[in-house]
Amino acid sequence: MIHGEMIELVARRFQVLGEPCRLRILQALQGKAMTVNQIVETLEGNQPNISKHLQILFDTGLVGRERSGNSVFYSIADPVVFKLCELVCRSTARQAAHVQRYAAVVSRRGGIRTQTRHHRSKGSLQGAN
Amino acid sequence: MIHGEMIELVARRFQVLGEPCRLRILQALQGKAMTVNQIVETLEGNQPNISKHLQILFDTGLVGRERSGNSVFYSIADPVVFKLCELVCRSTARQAAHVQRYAAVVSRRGGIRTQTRHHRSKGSLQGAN
DNA sequence: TAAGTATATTCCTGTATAATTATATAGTGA
DNA sequence: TCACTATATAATTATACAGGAATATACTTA
Repeated sequence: MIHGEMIELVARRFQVLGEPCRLRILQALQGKAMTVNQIVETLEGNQPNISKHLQILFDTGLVGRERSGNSVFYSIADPVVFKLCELVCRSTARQAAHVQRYAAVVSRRGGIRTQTRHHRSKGSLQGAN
Repeated sequence: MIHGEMIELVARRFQVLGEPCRLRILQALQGKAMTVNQIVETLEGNQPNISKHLQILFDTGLVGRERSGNSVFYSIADPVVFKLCELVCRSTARQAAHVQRYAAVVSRRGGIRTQTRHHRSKGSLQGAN
């Protein structure tokens, strides 16, 4: 499937998407370009921090930018991010539902118990299913 | 779109996917369950490290596990990861092509140049497009 | 040119985390 | 029980990186 250096690049992209602040920036940019200041105000962040995240997003090719006079407009460069977020979102919600069901079962029976052949297990594989 | 705590969860998932080693593990598990040892041998990693990554993948709900005698079989819990990888892969390849074309243009004309109204710009926004 | 605004960068600090080594735990079979 | 295998969990170290404060750069207007 993926091989060699490609896997590093893909991992890097995921890593860049793995910051809440950056996800919020991308979300804010959905559908419209914004200046750094507008993003800062929208997210209530501080300017240097937002700028740094924007730089990272730019370097990864997730956003584009264009200077207009004194301001710089950032915009989504690759809408695939929204598809990615949607997929992860759905899958996360699905899993959250499972966890909730599981937690309900566990609490109903008063804790996690698993037996092994010899002794009562207290080990790490608890909750494996 | 996404809001509040959900964005943290989504970011966490991306972050977990943002490690080459973990991506390799997922890739190895594609289509078949494997024991820890099998994964260790396949990836030529060391066992504690692989185990830790597997634990993280498990906690995030990306893989499932089942003990069988002395061994523990891990398997893909949510095939969405492959769709995600494919999307990122395609988009990364697309971007790589762009960068390559861009680099060719730049080198052909002997460097990056952008003019502003007053002076020749030497600033950071070079290469914005 | 100088002053003002918008953005980027640098420096610092704290925290998260990946890799490694050593050790602990869980299970098997004798 | 003991010896053995498979896996998980410390404990350690090194590194990456997010956040914040201060500063630098780029641009505009006068």
